[in-house]
Amino acid sequence: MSDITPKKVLSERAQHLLRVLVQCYIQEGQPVGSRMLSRVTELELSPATIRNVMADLEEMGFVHSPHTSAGRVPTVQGYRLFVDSLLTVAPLQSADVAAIKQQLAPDLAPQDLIESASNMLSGISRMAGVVTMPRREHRALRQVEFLPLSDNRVLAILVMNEREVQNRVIHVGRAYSAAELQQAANYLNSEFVGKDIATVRQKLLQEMHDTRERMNSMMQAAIEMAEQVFPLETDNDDYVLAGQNNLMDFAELSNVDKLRVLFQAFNQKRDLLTLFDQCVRAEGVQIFIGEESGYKVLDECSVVTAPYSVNGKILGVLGVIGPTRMAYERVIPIVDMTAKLLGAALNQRG
Amino acid sequence: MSDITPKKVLSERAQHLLRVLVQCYIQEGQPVGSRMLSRVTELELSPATIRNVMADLEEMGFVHSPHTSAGRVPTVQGYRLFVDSLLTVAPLQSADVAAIKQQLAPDLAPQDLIESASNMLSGISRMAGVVTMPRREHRALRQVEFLPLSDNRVLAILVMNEREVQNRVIHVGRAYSAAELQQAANYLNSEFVGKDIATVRQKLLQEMHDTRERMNSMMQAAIEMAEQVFPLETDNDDYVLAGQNNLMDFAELSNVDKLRVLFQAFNQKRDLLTLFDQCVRAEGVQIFIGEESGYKVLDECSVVTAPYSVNGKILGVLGVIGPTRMAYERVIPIVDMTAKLLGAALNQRG
DNA sequence: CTTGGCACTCTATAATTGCGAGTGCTAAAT
DNA sequence: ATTTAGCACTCGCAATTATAGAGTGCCAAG
Repeated sequence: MSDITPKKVLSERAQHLLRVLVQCYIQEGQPVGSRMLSRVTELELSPATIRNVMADLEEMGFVHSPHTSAGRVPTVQGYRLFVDSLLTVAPLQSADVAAIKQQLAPDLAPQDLIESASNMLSGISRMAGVVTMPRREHRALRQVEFLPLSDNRVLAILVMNEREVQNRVIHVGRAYSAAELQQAANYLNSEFVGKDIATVRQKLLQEMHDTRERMNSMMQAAIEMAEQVFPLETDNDDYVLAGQNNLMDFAELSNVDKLRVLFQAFNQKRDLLTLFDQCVRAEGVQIFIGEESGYKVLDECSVVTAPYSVNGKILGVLGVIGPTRMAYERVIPIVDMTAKLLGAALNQRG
Repeated sequence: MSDITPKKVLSERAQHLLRVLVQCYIQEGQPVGSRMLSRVTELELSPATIRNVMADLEEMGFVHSPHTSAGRVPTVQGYRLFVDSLLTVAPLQSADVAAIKQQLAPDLAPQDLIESASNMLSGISRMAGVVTMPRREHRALRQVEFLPLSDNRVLAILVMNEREVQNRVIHVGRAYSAAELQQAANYLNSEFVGKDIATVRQKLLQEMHDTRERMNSMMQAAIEMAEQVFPLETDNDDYVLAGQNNLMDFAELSNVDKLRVLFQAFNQKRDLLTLFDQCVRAEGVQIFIGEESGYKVLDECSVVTAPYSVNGKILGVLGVIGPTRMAYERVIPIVDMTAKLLGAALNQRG
């Protein structure tokens, strides 16, 4: 009643105790009592004193008692303070760095690199690893190839950048001979190799409008097919998830109903993708604790993400999903390092 | 004591009751008592009479009481008799057939077809769907293409059969120019197009031995690269799993520990693959009930499989995994039909 | 400001009870 | 010879109660 505004600033001691409490809780998974805290911390304080501090912390919203006679558990706000200012990030085990580096061998195909990265994340953190598929904005056309199939269908093969090969079956208006297709491919190759895919498409449409009448059959063929081949600009919004099974080992998720909704969200992909997309802009490691993510399915989870990039261009995001009670100091460097190494591996082209 | 061998043959009535019991249990998931059975079945029998029959069935090992005062539950042997001779297979909903057909559009890439099939299986059956990757024994070489990369690396593109494209980065002894690579590809294409991959590899090795000295540099290049490109004969033992989450909805598996081991087995893949491999030889639908599969993780599951084939050649196996208590009469035609339609979709090539 | 003491609260675990469902057996009925 | 009604019995499940233990808040003394 006397002072209306409670002190906003945490004493040194309160911070220290909060840190120890969070660490304790992360390790044990059970509410931390005052006695435990007085034993663990180096400050020689009696449980009673600690109880007073805990009462303050609770009033300020950093910890919470599940019930009268349980210890304290960090709230989201408590975790937040912890990761923002109380955390001492553990340096990554050099063995782990070596393992990641080895798994991300630079001459794997991009797809394989993504999968490896996801596996590494989940393997080392023992939680779920996620890597979004890299954005492919700047794909330089390297080569086009057409092969005739039956029934007016053509197999188109596109090589982009280095190592990236895509192929698709397209339907065309009439049957083309192998020679015709060869010509068409030659035309496209000579005109557009080295150009960005988006540019290619744009130029082709332009060309169609400009020269519709004067087109020879070869060019007609080329354009008919190119039109079908190049629209694959659709942002392939997708990610590779690994180790979702690891999440079954955590007591706070060991309940089929919670698991079900969580796993279904993983399958749905939509929510997770929008969450990860938000991290594209962030500079480094970003952390969503519990409800902070904004998705109820992740209420009891935390997500640690980092964007990965090549030559300064951010291509995607990767991260780890686990229970709120995760070893942030261990996970943060794992995510950070994996992002860097994945970027490096993707870069080694040419 | 009087007759040492109990009657081995089930009376008509006993069979009928067993059938109804299994159907009841599959629907309700709870032990079926004599009263329920007397109400459900059309035979006008009192519970007491039915109890006598149940005692017989139990003695013969077809049903089992979880405890003194519960109803009866089918044993594996009971399910076996049920699926072997008591079952009346429900014809597939024509809507479902249409849905499958539509999803398995014949000009999807094989990989996409496999994934679609797995999704259909899990979606329609509301259990987990599995499709093993097709065997690729008879892959006829269609075209080879080489593109130079930096650092003595070459991107090799292989087109096989129709629509199947593979690519890999290979390391070569020295840098080759684009023209050299073109020549090498031309040579391989002219010599080997239409040949089986295994044959190609064999002939190449032969060639190497026979003409080592007389080889010109072009052929040397061709062979150096082909050697690395063609060994990819490794049986790609793998499968596509879909809808494992569906299994969380079944009460008998709603227990995190059981789910964990099951899901881990799905990830491991090894056991499931050997199980599915056994089904390659079977003519049509094959069913493993509970322990019959021989893998303890599947003790509480049944697996319904069918091989899928193109032109009489069996390429792989697909199936559904669910709790022992599954609606076999519904699942069997689903698996059967999907196998047929997948085969058909894979066939439509050329 | 810190601390020991103490009454109090609340959960988790175990023990107790009662209920209901279903059985097996026996003796009567068809 | 089969079917049926009756009845005692068994067992699991759910609700209830008892118990122990952990941890708190508060107060008064250091």
